[in-house]
Amino acid sequence: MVTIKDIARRAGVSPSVVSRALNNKYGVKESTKELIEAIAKEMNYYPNAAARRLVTRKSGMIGVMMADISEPFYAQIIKGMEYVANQTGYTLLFSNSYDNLEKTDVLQKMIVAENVDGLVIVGSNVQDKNFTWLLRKKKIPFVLIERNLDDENVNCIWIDNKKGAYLATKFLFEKGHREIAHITGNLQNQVTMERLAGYKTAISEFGLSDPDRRVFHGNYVCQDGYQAMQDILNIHPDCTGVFVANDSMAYGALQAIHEAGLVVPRDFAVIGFDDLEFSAFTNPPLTTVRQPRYDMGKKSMEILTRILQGEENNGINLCLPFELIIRNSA
Amino acid sequence: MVTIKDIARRAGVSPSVVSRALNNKYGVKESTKELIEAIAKEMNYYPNAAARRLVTRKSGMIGVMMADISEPFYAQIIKGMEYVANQTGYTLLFSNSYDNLEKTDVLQKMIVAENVDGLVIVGSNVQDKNFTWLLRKKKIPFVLIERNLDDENVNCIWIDNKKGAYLATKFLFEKGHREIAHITGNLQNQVTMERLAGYKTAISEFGLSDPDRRVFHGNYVCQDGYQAMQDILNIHPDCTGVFVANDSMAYGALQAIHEAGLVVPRDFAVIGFDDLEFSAFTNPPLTTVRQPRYDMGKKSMEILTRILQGEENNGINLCLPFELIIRNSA
DNA sequence: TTGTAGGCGTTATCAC
DNA sequence: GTGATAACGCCTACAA
Repeated sequence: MVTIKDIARRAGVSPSVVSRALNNKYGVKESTKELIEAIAKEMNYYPNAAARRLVTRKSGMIGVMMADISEPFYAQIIKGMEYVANQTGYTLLFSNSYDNLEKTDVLQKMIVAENVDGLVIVGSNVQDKNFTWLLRKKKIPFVLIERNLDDENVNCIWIDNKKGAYLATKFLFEKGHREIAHITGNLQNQVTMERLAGYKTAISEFGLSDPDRRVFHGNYVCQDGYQAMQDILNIHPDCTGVFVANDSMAYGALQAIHEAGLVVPRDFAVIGFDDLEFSAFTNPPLTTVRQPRYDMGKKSMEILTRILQGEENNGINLCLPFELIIRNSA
Repeated sequence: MVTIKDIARRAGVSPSVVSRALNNKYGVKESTKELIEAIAKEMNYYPNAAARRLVTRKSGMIGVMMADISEPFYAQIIKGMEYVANQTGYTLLFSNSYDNLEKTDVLQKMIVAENVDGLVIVGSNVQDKNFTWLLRKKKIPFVLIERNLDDENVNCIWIDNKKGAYLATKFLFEKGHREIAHITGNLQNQVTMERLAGYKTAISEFGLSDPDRRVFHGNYVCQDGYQAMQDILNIHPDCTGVFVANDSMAYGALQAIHEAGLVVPRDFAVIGFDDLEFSAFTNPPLTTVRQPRYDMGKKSMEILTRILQGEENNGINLCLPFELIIRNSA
């Protein structure tokens, strides 16, 4: 292992000079600095992260918590975060909460053991007080994605899910549908409840029948959408449209409709939420509400970076715009 | 920050006893051990990872390199790796190579700066000598997924892509198709070439026309499959079936076929490769060659863990079984 | 069974 | 500008 001592020896200086030179600190003669840099490069030197962390008490790592990194929903968010992290030199440390943030101690490990400099938490369903106290106490900046907390001191990035759901439902109404069902996601999630509320508001506003009658539940995966759609078809044969709380479940719904021998959108209209990459390639291509996922990830890291660079952490509440993507499923 | 010194003080012992107790080493009285553990828990102690790494020269981290973590293809592989890592206590450190492993120094950083204990490299297209020398020199165990190197000392996990491609093409032939096209992936990848070889072997064997005539190229994303399929439809109106090198591109191909007013599989048959989660939900559901992705990830970590626990690193060459999943697109 | 001392590689604080 | 020296928190001989 090449250390600053080795470089110091070769350069004929002391280790501290090497450290200063390599960290671009003042007080190193330009010529010696150049020499040191040349030697470091030649010897293929990389500073030992553990040693540096130990003494600086900074890890250069940002923790990222989400339910399950393998959900396609997170892909673009991660890309957005990485884009910024690559520029600023931070390393991303991922951890799955499996919607179980409170019971696991992954958060503790990230904070206390790994000493992350900041944290991004995507779409958790935990109560804020249960996890923010430690972060606050240790003054670790964090930003929540897909949450909108009342607390003004917490950095939140979100979209207006209620409005998005409302507009999706309205879109079906305007297409002439009068019996519109809804497939929800996990009821523990804030976004689920907001989308449900948006759906109900629309149903009520348009004077359609009891808003609770046609609500079915899933947990955001294809199979659940398939199942729920079969139920809808069985229980409410008069239904002609469905607003599904995310695209994955919408895929399942599409399949159930096809299998029932119906044609989308002629016999049944489907509208999703998220606009995953694949949604442009379903048959028919899915009409859906697009979340700016890449931007969500990008902004989260930008906020964090700025705070880490000394800017005050005043709690930014960022509501990003969504977009109704009209394709052919509704 | 709670350190072993704090615990030592509270327990009335020296820090070294605390260290030994918490690491389950021999030579600590049962009663003091229990006391120490109780205090550690009460004080919410977590060992400082940086300090531990510095002295043990082990990071407890496994590096994972892949082209792009946001590709749905990797999701199950990651899940498989995490399953094992969670049990063994290793932390996974992800890094995207963007198919550019040689130019970037992410590998160096992982190895030299972060000091990863082991490495999993998924589907890289680099030449082995360019990156294995450092790993060998530093005696860092690594396993390659989606590669099958001649080198007997390298741990490889792969499937018989050539055979899979051959059987996929054969399946189309047996369904009566005689003009069968192929959409390849990135030609830099080993798997791409193997699948192409399998396709060509089949075409030749069945005495069909010049195997090169109906080969079109993409780069493993939906849009490329869409584009290539449009070309096929234009250039080879006599074609009635296509073997696509991965499912993502197959989704795009399906769409192009639909848009051309053709019905799958009646007018045109499509067979993919991978069996992504979504593939059961396309319209019609996609016939494809399933890779045991979860297993690939799981096995890779198991191999690594065993080596890290002292087992000899003799180069395991693991060829996992694939499976033809027959749905309705062919 | 427990304690002492030294060191892992780096940065920071002083002197020089 | 440069160079000793002392941390950072932990582990591990070796001594007691």
